[in-house]
Amino acid sequence: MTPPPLPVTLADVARLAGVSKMTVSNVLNERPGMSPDTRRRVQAAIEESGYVVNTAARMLTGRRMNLIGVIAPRYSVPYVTELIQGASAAAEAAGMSMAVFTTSQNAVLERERGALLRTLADGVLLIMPTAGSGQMFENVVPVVTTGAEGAYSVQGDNEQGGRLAAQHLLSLGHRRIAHIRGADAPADHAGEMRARERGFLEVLHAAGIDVPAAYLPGSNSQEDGGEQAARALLSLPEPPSAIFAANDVAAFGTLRMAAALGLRVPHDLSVLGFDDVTASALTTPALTTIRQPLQSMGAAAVQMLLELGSGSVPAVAHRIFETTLIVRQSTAPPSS
Amino acid sequence: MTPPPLPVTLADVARLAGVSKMTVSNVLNERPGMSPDTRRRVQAAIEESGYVVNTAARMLTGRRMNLIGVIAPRYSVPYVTELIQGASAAAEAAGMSMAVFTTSQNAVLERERGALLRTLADGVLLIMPTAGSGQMFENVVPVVTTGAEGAYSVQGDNEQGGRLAAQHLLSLGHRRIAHIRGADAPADHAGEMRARERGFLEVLHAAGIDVPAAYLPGSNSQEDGGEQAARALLSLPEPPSAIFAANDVAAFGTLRMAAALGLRVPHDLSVLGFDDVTASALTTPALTTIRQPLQSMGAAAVQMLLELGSGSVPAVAHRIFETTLIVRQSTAPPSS
DNA sequence: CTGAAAGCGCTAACAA
DNA sequence: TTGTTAGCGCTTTCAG
Repeated sequence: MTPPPLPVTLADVARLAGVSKMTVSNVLNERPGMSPDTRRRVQAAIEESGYVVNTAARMLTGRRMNLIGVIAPRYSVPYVTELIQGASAAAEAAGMSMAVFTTSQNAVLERERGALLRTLADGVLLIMPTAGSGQMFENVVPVVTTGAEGAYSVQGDNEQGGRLAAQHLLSLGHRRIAHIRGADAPADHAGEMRARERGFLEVLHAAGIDVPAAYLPGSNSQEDGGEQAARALLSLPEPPSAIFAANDVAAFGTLRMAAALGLRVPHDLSVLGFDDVTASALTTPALTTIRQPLQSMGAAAVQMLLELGSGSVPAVAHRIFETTLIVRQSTAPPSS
Repeated sequence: MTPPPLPVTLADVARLAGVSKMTVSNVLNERPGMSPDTRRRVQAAIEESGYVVNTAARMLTGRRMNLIGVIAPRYSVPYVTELIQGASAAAEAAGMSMAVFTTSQNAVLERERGALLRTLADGVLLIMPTAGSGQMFENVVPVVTTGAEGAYSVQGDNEQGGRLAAQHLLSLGHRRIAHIRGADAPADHAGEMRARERGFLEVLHAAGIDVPAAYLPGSNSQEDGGEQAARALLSLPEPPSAIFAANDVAAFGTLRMAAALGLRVPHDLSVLGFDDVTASALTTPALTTIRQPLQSMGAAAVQMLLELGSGSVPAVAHRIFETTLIVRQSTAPPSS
């Protein structure tokens, strides 16, 4: 009644079935060419003994585990969650498992985890990696990153997204337009933040709109960062009529602050985000935002890994994804 | 300049350092009693060769990987994300890595993944497991579940939470109170949903409040489920003045529907959620909700696993966590 | 303090 | 169609 207390090995099963270990192995691996009778007998012995393969032993012979390894900074960031979902779906569709690890501050853990994936995984996806973190996998297992780091990557077209944002606000008639900039820390993927800003300002400048420095506060990419930046903007002598936040989370903070100050969005203030994470559809008013196809990006990353794993070279090493404007309820023509 | 193309083994390092394999192994495992000189020499050889342990070989000797394995249904559910965050923090604090797998529909993948964790992990956390999914780990590696399944678990006190919900709405003066029930599918942890409902109705009945069947629509626990249930409720001849949703996601849907119908929350309608996921603080108005300490629950689960792993028996096999009322802006006394 | 031998459980390669 | 022989890379004895 109780499960076997001691590990059952392949040899045990072989003995039980009265065959050799190899025969059992062949059954386990569904190899062809074997009498149906033997197969049945072995299968019965497996059931009866409650045998489960020892993954370590199997790995030792060089096999990989049908596994995509993912290393991400933390789970709390919606951006990360969406990417992972897309990757997960693609892995599953390809018949592979996916294991997600979060970056730890502990160097020993980092190495252990890396050593594990190095031998275990068929491919490793690095989400928002810090420089050099893919090193230990090189030449051992394929690696794809998000953002600009590394030999193979998937990324959103941030500059184009910034342009879209500016165009949308301009077309609504806004002229006093502010931008809450993303944080400068590399861990907050500063490069992508700068690209968004670049595209945004480029279009505004081309339209002859001047953006004073006071209209470009920074945020730590957290909700409270967005709140504080919004507070600063909205207490200016001449506050903006529209705010483009560098990401949705900062936009959430902006919505909160606007409400706290008694401003009605979008009537008194337009708010525009970036990313289109799931929560963006939940806010009231629902957030107008520049969508990065995060799920598709995660899926594409996995597909690149599979390609690399099968020995072929992906057509493009860096896949850039177009962004699109998602109009919801947080933007409107200026009322004043 | 390029990393070693072929796997460097312990033997290679030993040769390079002019010592035996065992000596290298001792250095790697930081075992005491060894001349500092030898240690240094070995360490240099490790660096130089770019050696990384082969995890498979190490595992084969029976060692575990300082790893907590987590199996969860999908990443999209905020409830899951929060639990994972708490678990992750606790694992990290204990010097362990954490790997998260999502449940797949594919039986082969399931087994492979289970086989992996069986030999790899020092403990396995099952989030919202389906019956029997912990079976293959039994007697091999400790298992803790969320919800009622299994020998060891962490869970929120759902019934008490339901009572809190009722008490809050009653104390505000509501009498026409509806409840959007959680789905009946086991995968939606129906048991916990029923407990919430039970506690809720118990208090209302004790207060002499009758809840007509029309005030108890079901929802599929997704946002649109919440929307539809709310629409039904709000188009009743005598609509409720307050709605208690079985979880925050359904409450989000309710907020959306209320806005769509031109109702102002909380002035025209009070909305109360359950869980207190991160997004609940983001909605406008911010959601009043019954908080389950999901992060603490995740952390506690990991601590139980570590205890079980160290051979001791946890004082309580099933840890129940109190819920608390978090008052934000979506509830107020009825206006009519 | 360091080394040599044996074996963990499995599979690849070859025999029978 | 099935069995035999090696050996994957590491660690655990036990000697030196």
